Amino acid sequence: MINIKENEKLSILNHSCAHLLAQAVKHLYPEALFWVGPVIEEGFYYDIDLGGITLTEEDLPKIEKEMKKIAKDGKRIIREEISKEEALEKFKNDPYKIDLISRMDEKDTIISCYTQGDFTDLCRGPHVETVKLLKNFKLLKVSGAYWKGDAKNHMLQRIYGICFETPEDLEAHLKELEEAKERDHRKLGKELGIFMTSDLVGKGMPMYLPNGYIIWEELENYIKDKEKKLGYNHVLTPPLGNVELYKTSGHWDHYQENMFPKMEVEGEEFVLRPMNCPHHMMIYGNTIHSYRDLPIRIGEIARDCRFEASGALKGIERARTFCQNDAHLFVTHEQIESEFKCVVDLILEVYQELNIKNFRFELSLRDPEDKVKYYPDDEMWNNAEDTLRKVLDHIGIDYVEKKGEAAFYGPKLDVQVKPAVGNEYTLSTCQLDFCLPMRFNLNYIDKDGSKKTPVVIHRAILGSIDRFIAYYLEETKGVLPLWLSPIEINIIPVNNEYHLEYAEKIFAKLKELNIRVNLDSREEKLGYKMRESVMKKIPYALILGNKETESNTISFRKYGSEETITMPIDDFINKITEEIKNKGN
RNA sequence: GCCGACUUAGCGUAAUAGGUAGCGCAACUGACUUGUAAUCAGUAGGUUGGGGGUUCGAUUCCCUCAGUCGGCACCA
Repeated sequence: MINIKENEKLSILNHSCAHLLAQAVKHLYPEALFWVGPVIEEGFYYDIDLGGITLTEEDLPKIEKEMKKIAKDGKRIIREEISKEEALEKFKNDPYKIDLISRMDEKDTIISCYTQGDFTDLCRGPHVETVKLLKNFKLLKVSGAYWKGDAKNHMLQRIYGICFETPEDLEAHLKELEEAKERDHRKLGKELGIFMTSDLVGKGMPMYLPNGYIIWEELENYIKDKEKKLGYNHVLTPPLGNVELYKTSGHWDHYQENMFPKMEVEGEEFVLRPMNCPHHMMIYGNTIHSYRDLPIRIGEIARDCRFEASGALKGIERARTFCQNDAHLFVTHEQIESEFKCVVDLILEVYQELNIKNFRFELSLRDPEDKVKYYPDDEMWNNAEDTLRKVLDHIGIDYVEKKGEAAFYGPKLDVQVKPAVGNEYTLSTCQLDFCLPMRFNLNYIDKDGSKKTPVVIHRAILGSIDRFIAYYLEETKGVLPLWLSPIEINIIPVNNEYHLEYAEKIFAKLKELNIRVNLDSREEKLGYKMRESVMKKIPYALILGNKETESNTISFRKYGSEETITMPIDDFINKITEEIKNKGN
């Protein structure tokens, strides 16, 4: 999908289109006041105050029509530079523009405005020369948006649109948007029987169906095997904890609004756990550790419950219950770099094996101004952040730094990916923490016999298993690699009367090897069964008829291929065993 | 949570300017005995998301609750 923001020409075109949108809205709603209209990856938007009027999608064609009319008139777009005083005078009746002007840097003595016909807007520019160039645009959606992005403020109305140089580009983009909807994990999840939800169970609480649980189990085993080889020890801890636990960790202060409300039992207060760090801290603290024991790596596929805002819920990508592929590494200061590197290496290894290519690293740092969210110890933070930078530069991966995105206890490296529909999110994470070990008074005995506080690395490779399944379904369009396919092989006898016996023999043989195999012995035509096999996206269809029965072979058709290949069953077993082992690579 | 839209059978959908709902797929029954994306015929399946109101009459209009979707905000 094209990124408008990264293309200078399209960027200017889209920003000019935002002005055109504003002009059209002003024509149709003379009371309209305008906030900002920036270019974004997917085009542009404009935030508008329409007083009491709220727009719906049905209003968009009307606005588009007005935009086309203005564009056809072909007015030139003229830049004008004025002083701050002049600007304040010019926009004196517009509180939004006054707000923008008065917040401008003192050094910004010159303020630019752009005028097209009867419409003038405050703007840095640049713009295209004439509105005539704005032909191939489409208004995409309308929604509410908080003024200045702050939920404490009132809401403005945001109209989204996108503009291209040619009608072909626009059409191609709209087609891409339609196709993206087809691979939305919520749609695929329903079609392929992966998960369901029920109003009676509760929103945001997905339930995995047999097909979904097969994927789940395979992923869980896959990552746990890797972790075991890297010296992780897996544990099992309860899905709830005493409120005191979270007061000790600091999570209670930061996140209690996003936890399920506490429940009181026999004078004790509990919450459903929103994360697993405190439990793992307690496990570490359960025994005395020598410096020789470190690093200690505690892993768990752990179920968490977070009271996510209802509007944030999205299939299994963001739910109120989910399972983390979590681990906490307790290390000495000297071990930070090698352990952190080991985690990043594991992430890269998994992504390569699973053929995940579209991701980027983000280094999430604290906002030094924010003394409320972040543990107030500048030396600790600087130390942690510098360490991470050093490790990342040493590993040599590209990343962008994000201020104010760190966890309250430490900076983190996040792996960001984009879903079929919606905003980018974090898949994997690796976090450095000097804070929780202190809060829990954790220690180890160092060489000199003194007690030292360990450092903790929090990390999740598959992130939440739920979210990972969502992501992987969308990446693969539901065509999962063999090892993750709920049904790996579908056996279709050509004629039950003559071929079922042979088919059952092959079925039993594959079953014996723990291959997920289905025998379609319904009294239906081959074409009918083949169609269903393809629609269920089953990787292999085995066709068994006279030819195969007589020569003691099998014929298969691989998903996505028109070709049918015949070979002895043992050769086929070798082939798919290899494919399963290689994760489809 | 906020702004807006939506909710019709297991799934996908049609319809009513207010007169109690059609279709396709799936399911079931029977016939067909099949070589690579749908064999034919028949049967059954709906308090039109829940509740309330207006009305002689509501699936349609109004209110309310729930859920879903598009954004915003949030995301340890």
